[in-house]
Amino acid sequence: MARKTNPEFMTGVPELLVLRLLSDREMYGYELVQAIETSTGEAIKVGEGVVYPILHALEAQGCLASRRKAVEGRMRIYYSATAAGKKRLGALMTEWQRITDAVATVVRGSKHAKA
Amino acid sequence: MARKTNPEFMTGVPELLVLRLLSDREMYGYELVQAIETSTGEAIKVGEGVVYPILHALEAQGCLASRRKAVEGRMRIYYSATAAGKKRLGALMTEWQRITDAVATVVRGSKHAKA
DNA sequence: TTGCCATGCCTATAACTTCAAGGTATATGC
DNA sequence: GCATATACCTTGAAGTTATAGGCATGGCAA
Repeated sequence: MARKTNPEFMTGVPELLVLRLLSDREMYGYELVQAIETSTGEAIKVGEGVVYPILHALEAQGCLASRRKAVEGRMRIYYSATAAGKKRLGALMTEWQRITDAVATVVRGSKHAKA
Repeated sequence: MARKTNPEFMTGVPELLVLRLLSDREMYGYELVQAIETSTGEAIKVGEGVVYPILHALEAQGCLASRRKAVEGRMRIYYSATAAGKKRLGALMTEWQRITDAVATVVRGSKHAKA
C-alpha cells in the first residue's frame, strides 16, 4: 500500500485549503504553494502540479476570479474567491466535518454504536 | 468537480475503518460493509467492491489473518487484525491526526502562521 | 414447484486526484 | 557567462474509490 501518488487522506484537501486561503486574501499560484506549507506548519506540502490545475478548474467554475499584475518585471496572476467560491468552501467544510466526525466516532471505539 | 469516484476526503478512510473494526473483533466482508455504515451513523457507506479488495490486499501484506467458517450452510471468511495490522493501524491514525490537525489550523484562520 | 430476495463471495472498468518531472522565461548574484 | 530563485504551465504515471455486474446458497411466499 505504499502510495506515492494519492497519499493517505489527501483527496480534496488541496482544494479545500486553496479555497480557504483565497477567501482571506488574493494570492498567486507560486505563493499558494508556499502558503500551504507554512500555514500547516510543514505538515502538508503540495507541488505546483497540484495547485495550478486546481486554480484553473475552480476559475472555470466561477469559484475564483483572477487578475494579472506585473511585479518586478515578473507576471503574476492573483486569484481570489468569489461568492460561488465561498459557497463551495462552505460545502467542502461541511463534508470534511462529516467525514472526520464519523471517523473519530469509530476510532474512539464506538462499542455498539446502535442507538 | 462532481466526483462520482474517489469522492472528497475518502482516500484511505475505508482502509482505516476496516483495520480499526477488525482490531476489536473478527468480522467477515459482508458484515464489515454494514458495520461501517452503522458505526458511522450512516455518514459513511462503502460497497462490497471497496471492502473486498482492501481485505485481500491487507491479508497479502500480513496485516490480516483469515479463517473460513461455515455458518448455516453459507461460507464465511472471518478476518482479524494481526500484530502487523495493528501497527499499520497506528501509523494510519497518526497520519490521519496529522492531516486533520493541519487542516483544522488553516480553516480556523491561522493568523499569520509564520513563526 | 417456482420465483424472488437476502446473504456472501468476488472481479472489472471507469473516473478522479495527487505526485514527480520537465519545459519556458525573467531577474539577480557570482 | 552561469547558476539560482521566481513564476507560469503541462504531461505521464500511480493509486484509490465507485459502479456494475457475476456466481452461489438458503429461506420465504405464491
